[in-house]
Amino acid sequence: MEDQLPRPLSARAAATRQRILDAALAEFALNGLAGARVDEIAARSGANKRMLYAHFGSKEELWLTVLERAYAAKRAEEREVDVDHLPPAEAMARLVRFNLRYTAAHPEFVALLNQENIHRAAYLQRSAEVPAMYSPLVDSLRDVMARGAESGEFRGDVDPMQLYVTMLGLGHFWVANRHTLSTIFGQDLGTGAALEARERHVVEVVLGYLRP
Amino acid sequence: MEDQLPRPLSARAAATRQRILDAALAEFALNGLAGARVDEIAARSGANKRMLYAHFGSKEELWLTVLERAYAAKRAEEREVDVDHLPPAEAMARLVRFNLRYTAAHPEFVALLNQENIHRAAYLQRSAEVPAMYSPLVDSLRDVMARGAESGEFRGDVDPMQLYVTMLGLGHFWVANRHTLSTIFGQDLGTGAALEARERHVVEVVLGYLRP
Amino acid sequence: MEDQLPRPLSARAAATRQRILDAALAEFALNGLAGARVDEIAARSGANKRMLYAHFGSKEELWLTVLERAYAAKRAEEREVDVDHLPPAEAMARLVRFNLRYTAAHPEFVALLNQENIHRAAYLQRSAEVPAMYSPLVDSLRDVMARGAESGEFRGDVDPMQLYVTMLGLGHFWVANRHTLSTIFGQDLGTGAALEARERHVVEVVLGYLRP
Amino acid sequence: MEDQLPRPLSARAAATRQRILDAALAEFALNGLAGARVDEIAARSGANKRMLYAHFGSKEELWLTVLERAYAAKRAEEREVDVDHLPPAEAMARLVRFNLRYTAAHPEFVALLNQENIHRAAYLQRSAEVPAMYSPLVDSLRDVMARGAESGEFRGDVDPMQLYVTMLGLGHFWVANRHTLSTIFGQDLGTGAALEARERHVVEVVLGYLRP
DNA sequence: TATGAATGAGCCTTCATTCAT
DNA sequence: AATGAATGAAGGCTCATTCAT
Repeated sequence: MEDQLPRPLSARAAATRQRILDAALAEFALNGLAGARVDEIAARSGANKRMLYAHFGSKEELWLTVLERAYAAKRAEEREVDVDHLPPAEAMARLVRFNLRYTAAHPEFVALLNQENIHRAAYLQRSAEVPAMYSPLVDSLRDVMARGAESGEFRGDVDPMQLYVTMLGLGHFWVANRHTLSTIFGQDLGTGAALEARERHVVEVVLGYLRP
Repeated sequence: MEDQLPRPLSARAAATRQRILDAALAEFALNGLAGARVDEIAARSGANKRMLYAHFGSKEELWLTVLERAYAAKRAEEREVDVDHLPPAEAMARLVRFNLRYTAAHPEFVALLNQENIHRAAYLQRSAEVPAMYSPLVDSLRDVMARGAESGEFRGDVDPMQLYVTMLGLGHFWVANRHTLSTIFGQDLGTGAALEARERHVVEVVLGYLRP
Repeated sequence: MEDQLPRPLSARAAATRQRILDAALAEFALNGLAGARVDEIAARSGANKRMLYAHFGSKEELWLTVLERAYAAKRAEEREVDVDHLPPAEAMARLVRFNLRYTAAHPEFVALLNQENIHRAAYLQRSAEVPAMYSPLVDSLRDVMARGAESGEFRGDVDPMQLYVTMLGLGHFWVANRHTLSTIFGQDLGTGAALEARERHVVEVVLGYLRP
Repeated sequence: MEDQLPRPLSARAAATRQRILDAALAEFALNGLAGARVDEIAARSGANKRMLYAHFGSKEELWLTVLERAYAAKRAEEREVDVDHLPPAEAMARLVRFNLRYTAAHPEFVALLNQENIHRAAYLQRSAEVPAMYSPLVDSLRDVMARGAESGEFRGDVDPMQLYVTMLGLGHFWVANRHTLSTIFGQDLGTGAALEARERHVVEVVLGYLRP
C-alpha cells in the first residue's frame, strides 16, 4: 500500500522525458527492440544518453514504458468512442471503422505489438499496468451485440471476444503486413484509396457475418 | 548475361547447408533479425561460422534465404489444397481452415513475416523469387467465389484480394499476437481448444459474410 | 605569499562537510578509490554532489582529505598513549597492543593505506601535511628501547625504525589480509577470540625478540 | 565427477592466453581491479578485447584467474624450499628469508592480495582452487618448530599458524606499504640496501623470539 | 570442406563533473 | 548554501565477419 510515489518531475525534466519517449517510439517502431540504437534515440530526442538512463534505467525499461504508453494512448482514444446511442448496425460499423483507422494511423503501435510478440510478451507481463490494457471496446462490443441480437438485427451465437479479435485482425494484419503484401501483389497498400477500399470491405465482412 | 550457375553441392555440403537453414529459421523466429546471433545459429546447426559464411555470405543473405524458403514451403502446401471438386461453401471453408491451421502450426513463419515488415520488406524486394511468392490460393479463391456467385450461394460483390487478406488476417493476427492477447485477456490462446474455437469462428465469419 | 585563507565555514556547512567526509571514508574503504562512486558518497552523506564538489573540488581531492584525516585520527590517539612512566617491558607491550587494537578497530584505515600504496603514495606526496604524519610512536619506541637497553632488560642492537615497522606489520598484515587468510585457513579471523590470540602472540614476539 | 575438461588449447591460443594473463597481472597490480582497464590489458597483451573475453568471460573472471595463478606461482616456489635437512635455526632463517625475498621480488602479488582483501576475498571464495592455496610452508614451519623445541633450541609454546602469519607480515607490510612509509620517513625503502637491512632485522626478530 | 583463433567497430551502460535555478 | 538536471568521455562487453591452417 505504500507505492513509492516518484516525486513529481519538474516541467523541464518532464519535457526531456517526453522527448525521449517520442524518439524511442519512433526508433523502436522502425527497428524493433534489438535493432533500435540507444545512441539514435538520445540523438533524436535532443537529450543525451545519460538522461535516458536517468529516466528509464535501461533500454528494456524504456521499451516497456513506450509499449505501455502506446497501449494507454489507444485505450484513451477508445474511451472516446461512444456507440451507446447508436442503432446496433451503425454502432458496430463505427467500432470496426475506428479500429481500422486507428491501426492505419498508428503503424508504430502495430510494429510495437509485433515486436513484443516476438519476445513472447515478456515485457508486457512484467508491467504493472496490464489490467489497464483491457480494451473498453470488448464491453462495448458485448453490449452492441446484445442489443442487436435482441432486436433481431444480429445473429445471437457470437462470442464477443472472438469478434473483438477478428475486428482487430482485419485491420492489423493489413497494416502490419502491408510491405510484404504490397511487394507480392505489386501494388501499394499504403494509399488513401487502398485504405478506403479496405474500410468498406471490413465493415461489410463484419456486418455481413452478423446478419441473423 | 552469364549468371554463374552455382556448381551443384556435394551431398555433405547440402546437408550442412540445410542444417544451417533450419537453425537459422529457429533463431530468427525466436529473436528477429537484429536479435538473432550468428554464433547461436552456427552452434545450433552443428556447423561453424565459417561454413555459414561460405554458404550464405552474410547474416542478411541468410535471412533472405530463410524467408524465401518459408514462403516456398507454404506455397508448396497450398498447392496441395485442391478445392476444385468441392461445392463452393465447403471449398471456402476448407481454404479458411487450411490457412488458420497452417498459420497456427507455423508461428515461425508469422514471426518472419512480422520481422520482414519491420524492415519494410526490404529483403523480400531484393529477392529474385518474388513472383513465386504469389499465392495460388488467390486464384483458387477467385474461382470458388465465381462458382458460388453463379450458383447463388455467395454474394457477388466481393473483391477476392480483399477476401484473401481477410482470410489470412483472421488467423495471422490471432497467432502473431497470441502472447499479448493471452496476457491481456488472462487466458492461454495457445491450447488446442482455443484453436478449435477460433477455427469455428473464422469459418463462420467468412461463410456468414458470403451469404448473398 | 598570500595564501588565501579559506573563510571559516558556517556551522551548517561544516556539518555537511563532515557528513561527506564520513560517507567518503566508508565508501573508499569499501571499494577503493577507483571503485568508489561519487554518487554513492553523496547519497550516503545526505548531501548532494554539487556540495561535494563545492567542498572538495574533485574525487581525488576528497580522497586525499579522507586519507589525511585518517592519519590525523590515528596520530591523535597515539598522542594519548603515554608510556614514559612505565617500565620498559610494560611500555613496549602497551605500544604493541595499542597498535594491534587500533588496527583491528579501524580496518578502514588499513584499507585506505593499501589503496594509497597501490597508487604509490601519489596523493600522500601531494599532501602539505606529510610531516604531521610522522608517528610520535617512533620516538616513544626509541625512548623505551633506550631505557630497556640501559637497564639490561632489552638487547641493544635494535633499529627503532625497523622495530616500528615490525610492530605495525604484525597487526596490519593480519587485519589487512584477514579475508584471504580466513578463506585459506578456513577459519574466521574476525572474532574477538582470534584478536586476543593474536594480541598475545604479537606481544610475545616483540618482547621475546627484545630479550638481551 | 564429470568436470567438463576444457579442450586443450592450441599452442597459439595458449600463447595468447598467457600474454593476456601477463598483461592483466601488470595492469591489475598497477591499478587494482576497479582501476584496471580492459582496453589497456588487451593492448599490452598484443591481443584484442574480444580474445580476452573469449578466454576469460569477464574482467572479474580474469581477475580471479590472475589471482589463482599468483598464488600458484608462490606455492610452486615454496615447494622448492627444502629445509628438512637443516638444523632448526638455519631452517627457520631460511624460511623467513625466502618469504621476505619473494615478497620483495613480487610486489604485484602483494598488490593483488591487498585488492582482493578490499573485496573481502569475494573472488577467492569463488575459486575452486582454494585448498591448493594452503601453503606448504605452514607444515614446514610446524616441523621445524617441533625439531627446534625437541632439541631445546626453540621455545615450545608457539602456535605455528600465528608464526606463519607473523613471518608473512614482517615482509608483506614492509613491501605493501613501502610507498607511504618512504614518504613519511623521507627515505626510499625500495633500495637493495634497505632490503638487506630489513632481512637482517626480520631474521633476528624471529630467531630472537624463538629462543627458549 | 572444415575449423579455431582473431579482429575492429560498435553497443549498452556508467562515471565524474558542471550548469541553471 | 543547496539542488535537480544535464553532459561528454569512457568503460565493459558483444557482434558480424575474416584469417590461417
